[in-house]
Amino acid sequence: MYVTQACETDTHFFCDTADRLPEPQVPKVRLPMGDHLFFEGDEVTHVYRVEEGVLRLSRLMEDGRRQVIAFGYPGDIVGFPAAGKHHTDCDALTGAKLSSFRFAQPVPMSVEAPLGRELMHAAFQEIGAMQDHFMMLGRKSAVEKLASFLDVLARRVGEPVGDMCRIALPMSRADIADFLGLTTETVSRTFTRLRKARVIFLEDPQTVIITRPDALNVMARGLDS
Amino acid sequence: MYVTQACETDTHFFCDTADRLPEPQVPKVRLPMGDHLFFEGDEVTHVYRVEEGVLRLSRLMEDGRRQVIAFGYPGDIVGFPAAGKHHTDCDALTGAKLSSFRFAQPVPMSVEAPLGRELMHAAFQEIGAMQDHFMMLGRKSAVEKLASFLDVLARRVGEPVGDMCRIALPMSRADIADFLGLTTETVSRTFTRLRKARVIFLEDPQTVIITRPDALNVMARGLDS
DNA sequence: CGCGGGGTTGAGCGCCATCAATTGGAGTGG
DNA sequence: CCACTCCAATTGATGGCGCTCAACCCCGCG
Repeated sequence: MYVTQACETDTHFFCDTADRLPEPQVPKVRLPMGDHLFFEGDEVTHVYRVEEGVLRLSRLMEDGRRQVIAFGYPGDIVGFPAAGKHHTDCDALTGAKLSSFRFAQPVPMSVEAPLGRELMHAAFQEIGAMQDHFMMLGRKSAVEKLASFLDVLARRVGEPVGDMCRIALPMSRADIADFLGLTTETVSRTFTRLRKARVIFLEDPQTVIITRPDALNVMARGLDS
Repeated sequence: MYVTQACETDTHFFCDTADRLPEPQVPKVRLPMGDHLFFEGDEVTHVYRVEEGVLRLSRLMEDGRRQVIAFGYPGDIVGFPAAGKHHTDCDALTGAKLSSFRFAQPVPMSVEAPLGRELMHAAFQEIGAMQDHFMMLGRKSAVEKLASFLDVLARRVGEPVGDMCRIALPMSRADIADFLGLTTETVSRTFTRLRKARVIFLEDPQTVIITRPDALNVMARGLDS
């Protein structure tokens, strides 16, 4: 097992949507930084909801090339099966706390409301998010990619500071590069370009202040130049 | 309405999986070549299963850049909602026949088995396929992209010819380019490269014979060179 | 202090985009 | 039957964005 420590804790629910699971007893899992939750090819026994921390979902090619599929933030559901198996690796960028939901095998799972409802809803959300990611990977320049990434992150987990916005980046430059289909060098150079364009400010390499959110959004959509 | 002609026809079911809908009456829709099934931003009222023909799902940027998200072949489910709306355009590359399933609004839909089961299963399949597509868009060269595309298509809809394989390409070079994140010129040049490497043979621009499927698969994974 | 790893910056190059010309087939009309 | 148009596909010439290889900085750590 890759989960080093699994413990029941006080149940704790998000209340920002109407479809949260009302179940009184949901097993919680603690996942230390760097540990794997599952690997590509593993049988799917559970799906997880991120409660705290950030996960990384990625795929590897035989020669080592990597693509980060998604970052799992609180509220995200991870571990959807395809043909009963996990299709990505998943590990923790920070210490994380997860709710785990047993998944009846073989696929398809027993679809009991409201678990089925939330799962399906989450799957649809995921598909929508991936469609945005496609446009980013296939059709955007390096600046547009990074601007899009920061724009999405700001809306999702940004901490407002006046009309600016602070974002913590728990992932490395290499992770961002593998998410955007770039190299670490290009990501770094592009951070510098955004900084010199006075759109962002780097408090430190892992903390970005978006000084001009509107300008960032314009760049993300390629409407500048 | 974009569906120019909707008619009830004899019900006709695929039987290749156990989870097909057993419903006796499923409305069928005919979609002539070139017609749109829905647009990005439309409210989702139905999801569709492709019975015959090929659909194109795509997204457009404000400046005209396009990303083809997927091609919908028989057996595929299209029209998953995100926040109640379609997140892609969908139109027909060939004349197509679809089964349509009413989708209760607002989201999340009522999840009645077995419609819920098939839908969720299809959504998971879709997520798995998109994860492959990510690797292709983000991390592969032009040759690897086109080889991957042809490899997947061959397994999915290829017609075996001895130990070779024939594929019909109902989509244009521009469609393939927008699917792979390339230009039409690069797609065309890459077809030529595969042809000169004696991995494929172009019967005509819309018909590919894969003369060495194993070699194509190796190229798709970047294990040549 | 030496070491290692992540981040940044620089120099040069290669793959693919861009712009442009040519080919070929389908459709149309003389 | 041929001339013409139109559009998709192909091929060629050139340039640029991002990759590669490398050096350097910074910081935490043994």
